[in-house]
Amino acid sequence: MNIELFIMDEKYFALKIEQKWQRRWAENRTFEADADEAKEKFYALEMLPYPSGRLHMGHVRNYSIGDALAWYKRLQGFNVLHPIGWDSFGQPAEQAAIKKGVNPREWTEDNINQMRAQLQKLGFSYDWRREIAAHRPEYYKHDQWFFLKMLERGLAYKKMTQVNWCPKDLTTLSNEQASGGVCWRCGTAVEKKDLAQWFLRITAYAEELLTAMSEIEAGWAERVLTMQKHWIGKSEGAFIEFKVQSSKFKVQDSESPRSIKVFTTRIDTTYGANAIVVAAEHPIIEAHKAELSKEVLTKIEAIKIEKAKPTEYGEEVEKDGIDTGLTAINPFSGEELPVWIGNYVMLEYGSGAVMSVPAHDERDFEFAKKFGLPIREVVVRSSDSKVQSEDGKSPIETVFTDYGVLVNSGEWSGKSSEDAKREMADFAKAEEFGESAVTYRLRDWGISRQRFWGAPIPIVYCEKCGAVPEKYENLPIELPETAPFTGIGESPLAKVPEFYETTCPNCNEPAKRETDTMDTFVDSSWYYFRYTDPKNENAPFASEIANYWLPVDQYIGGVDHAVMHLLYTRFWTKVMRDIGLVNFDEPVKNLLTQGMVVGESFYSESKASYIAPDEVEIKRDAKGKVTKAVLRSDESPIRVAIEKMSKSKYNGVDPDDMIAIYGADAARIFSLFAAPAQNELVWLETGIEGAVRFLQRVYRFVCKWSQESGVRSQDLESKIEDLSAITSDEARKLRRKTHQTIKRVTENFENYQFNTPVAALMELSNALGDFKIEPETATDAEKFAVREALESLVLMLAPYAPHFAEEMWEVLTGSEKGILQSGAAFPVADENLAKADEIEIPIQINGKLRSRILTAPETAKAELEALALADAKIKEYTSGKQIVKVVVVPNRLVNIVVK
RNA sequence: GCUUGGGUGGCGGAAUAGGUAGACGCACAGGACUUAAAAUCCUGUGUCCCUUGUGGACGUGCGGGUUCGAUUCCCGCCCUAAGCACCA
Repeated sequence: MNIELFIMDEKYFALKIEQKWQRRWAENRTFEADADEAKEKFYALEMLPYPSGRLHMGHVRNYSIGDALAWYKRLQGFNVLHPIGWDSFGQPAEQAAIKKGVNPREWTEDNINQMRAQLQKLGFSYDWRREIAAHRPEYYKHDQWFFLKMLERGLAYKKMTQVNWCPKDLTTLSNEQASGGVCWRCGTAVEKKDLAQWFLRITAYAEELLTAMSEIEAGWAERVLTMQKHWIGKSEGAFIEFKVQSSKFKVQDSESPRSIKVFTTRIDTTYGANAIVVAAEHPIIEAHKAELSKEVLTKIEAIKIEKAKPTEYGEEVEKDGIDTGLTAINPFSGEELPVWIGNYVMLEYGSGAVMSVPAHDERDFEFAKKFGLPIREVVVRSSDSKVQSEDGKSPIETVFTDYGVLVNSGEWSGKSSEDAKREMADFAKAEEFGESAVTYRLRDWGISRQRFWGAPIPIVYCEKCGAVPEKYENLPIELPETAPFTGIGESPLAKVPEFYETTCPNCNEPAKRETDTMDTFVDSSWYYFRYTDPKNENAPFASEIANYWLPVDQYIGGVDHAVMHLLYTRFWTKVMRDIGLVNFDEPVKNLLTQGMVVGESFYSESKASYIAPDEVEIKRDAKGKVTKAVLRSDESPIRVAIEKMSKSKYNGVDPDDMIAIYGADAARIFSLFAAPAQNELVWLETGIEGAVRFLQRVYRFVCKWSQESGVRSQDLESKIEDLSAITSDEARKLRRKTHQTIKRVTENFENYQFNTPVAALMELSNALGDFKIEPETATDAEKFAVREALESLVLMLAPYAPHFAEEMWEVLTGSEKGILQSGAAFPVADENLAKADEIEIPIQINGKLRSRILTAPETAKAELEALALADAKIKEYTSGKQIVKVVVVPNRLVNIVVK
């Protein structure tokens, strides 16, 4: 191809270039990748979007990071899998159906079409053949398959329980989705509701979810693992059984009395127990209901009602409870203790019962104070082993929760807490009234949703056979076209007889289907496995293909999924491993949690509302420092804040607008350059303008040098007899900068730093600007240096501004096929060329910078010292002083210590 | 309260196996070009001081410490963000 035929525009027109390359990429199938054992793979994955209708800047940022990495790895020669899909089941579709009467399926498909077009306009390098959508039967068929597999393995079960209920979204929530006591989607405080629902036994993997963290801790953000650790909440302690007696029977009675099992992490404080406190829902209450007074029963009901109510975040609930009249025997001391109901004891954790040791536990202390229960100290700090209360009964004022030395504890007195814990647990085990135990905070994952827009749970209820799993060959159990959407929180499918009326897979008698659907987090637990084999009809995916591509090499997404999606998908992977589908434990090797995209908002106190940016005037002083902001119309003050983007605050930015005004490439560069990926990103219009300026500068350099000398650098190189004979200082300087830049950019990419390479590339472009030779007068050596700089710059820009890079590459090389298919690779730094031939060595006196000298790199220590001491300025400082010591760090500095 | 991050110019941020603090960008100021504006290009920009210099002092949240040398390591605080929160 002849360069002269290619007419380059005078100016950089982003849209034109972007459309051209998006078309060529599609035609050339540039980003399609297939499993190939001969090639080293790289799986770059970004969290799939919910098809809400519009992309937001958070998506742009997320996918720009992933795309940069995918491009970089392709240029490094990796076989790169970079797919995208749609998390298309979920509430907004159903909400649209309720409010606007639209069909959720149509609404979803329309949104997908719109958003796919937006992604394509941004030019992300996805393998579109692999696109998946959770709401399509060919996908959710396998959700159902997994459910049946889990049922077979005892990992799925149904039970009646108190579930988290969001009164606004009218749906149940898993514990993870109700974390912090609020709905993950809308932030409403959650209530409790009695409901029968299906659970997945994630607790079976609690221990492994903790231990396997060692496999990924190098590549995951520490805080995510910390949050998961905290969520799983492993706690080591012991169970102790307290035999229960009442006025009607005693422990000695022949008929064996019931007992209460208590979980404690401090078995060493057992002698300090003043009561057993159980949750209001504890089975012992039901068992002894007949013996309880009316007052007690009333209190229990009151506590249950209080518990079901939503609590404000951070709200302290006052301790409440009542003495049941039952008593229990402390198996260590033989002491008879009252059994209380306490509102602070949770049925779901441990065994739903605690022994109250007020002297050594804050909550028990508070409870004892309120109800005047005795407080007895049984552990003291080893230094002052004196017992504060002689009779062991007078109330003490402070709670001592640390380990110490036991007192008032029978034969265990005098032992350390550590020894006592171990020995008392052993004793309990030997005497068969207790044993060491581990409990977890993690609960099973409730997946039943009383919703239409989700995967139906493949269960049939038969009067004769009970809950019967659907047969595999009947999958998928398809959703009907539509259902009556009332929005009152009942399963819409329960009103569609064509759906629920069926026959029992077991006995063929008429039966009813389960009408709840699955939590959408089921879909997202394994979607990126499906990408590897997206058309497979018989299985979720073929193992050998998944085992080639997975685990994911780099996963990128928001930190908000730290204990939801990211915990579920780790669980799912372990189940898939146990089923024999995959051969690894952890699905994601490296996780990058990107920060939020935020915008500047303007709030007017006088108008008590947010103001659009164009109505605001920013006042600055001579140094550019913002002094204040005022409303243009009446000069009234405006409060400026950086907040999450939202329409009501007028601080949102629409990706389409950005593309239309500045181009996709500029938007992508800015989103990567403005802040490290983990940080919050403040979207500033002036910042993206800077990105455009940068691209325009590079465009002009390419334009200037390509028209005068349209020859490939390789051809030029062959003309230069001996590269070392390049005598031009300018050429040598530029080549040095080029190779230094390549080195820096490569190192930064390998460390997953995306902002600093842009700075390096800008420096290289500035070096080109400083290059004083014009194309007309340049020697071959100088032309070569420029060509090398431009080609390197363009290739290194490809991860950030792929359309732009492709266009420049075509101008420079004449290749119409595009960078990847022309076989271009990421440039490799030549260490020798990157080396400076003269470096500046700072000279310090007593650690303070006083002078600098220029010297050849690798100058010997002794010579550096001599040069430093000979320096005129240094002489001034050292004259009349005693030189105590001279520290010389070759290539770095010289420090002279004087007295 | 507990856990984990983070505090560097007017702003976003560079730089840590301890070695010239402030790269790059934004903003701002001055200049060139222009009838003018935009665009572009050039120059300057941490704070303070003076005798205006290849000048000095100070400076990476605060107070100590280690070191020839600390943004980086250690100890103790302060502030801030996120997560969890009666978990026995």
